[in-house]
Amino acid sequence: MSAPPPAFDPARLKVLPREFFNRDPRRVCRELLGKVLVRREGNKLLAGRVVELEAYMGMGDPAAHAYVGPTARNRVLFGPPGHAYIYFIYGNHYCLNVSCMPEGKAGSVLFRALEPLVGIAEMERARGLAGAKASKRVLRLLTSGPGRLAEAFGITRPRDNGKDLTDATSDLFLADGGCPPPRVLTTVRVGITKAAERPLRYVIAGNEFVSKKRVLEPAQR
DNA sequence: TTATAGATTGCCT
DNA sequence: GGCAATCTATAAT
Repeated sequence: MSAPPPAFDPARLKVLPREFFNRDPRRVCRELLGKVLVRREGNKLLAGRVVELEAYMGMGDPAAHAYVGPTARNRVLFGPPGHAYIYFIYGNHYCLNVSCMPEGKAGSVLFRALEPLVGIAEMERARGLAGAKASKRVLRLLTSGPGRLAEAFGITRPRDNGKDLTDATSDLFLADGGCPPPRVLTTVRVGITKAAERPLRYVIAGNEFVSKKRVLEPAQR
């Protein structure tokens, strides 16, 4: 059984500094778990705790979009750290990454699942689930999966690609919500065919909102 | 210019 | 568990 979610107070959000992202994506993954993704438009607030991430290692990683070098599509990955890289996949879904490493290096982190904290009714509308009877199953349908969380937060490439996620005045940013450091497990990455064996998926141990049921291997370096 | 695979999801059997 | 949906980037012709 999992522990109850820690209390969450939007007034105490502290935006993460750019230096947080100016390092190896694997390190960013470990420390980003438990932090909060925030969408703020006027008085509307959406927030979700980060519970599942994957690291992409830039030009050295055959599974990474940056593997081919800088292009019009992936140029944000080669820019300064802490910015949103959003791509469209399978003709249906947007996926959110945050750029890591110094400008010129293209590591990144893919957001695979969030735990909804604030704005659940709005997320249900965005996901086409308005009016559904409240249940754990419906809650999981909101943000458990990279395409789902993007839709729940209204994240699209035209709207959000290139945004600075360390800017507290932005309508999309990443913050420390005061969650104590969670226990982290690693597994192989999901849904890729190239370099699929590397243990670069990071999840909060035991969290209900992780996107897939799958055997979790012990955390390793 | 045409073909194919893709960091996914949801519906169908 | 299988597979269609539906667009983009890239490879092949």
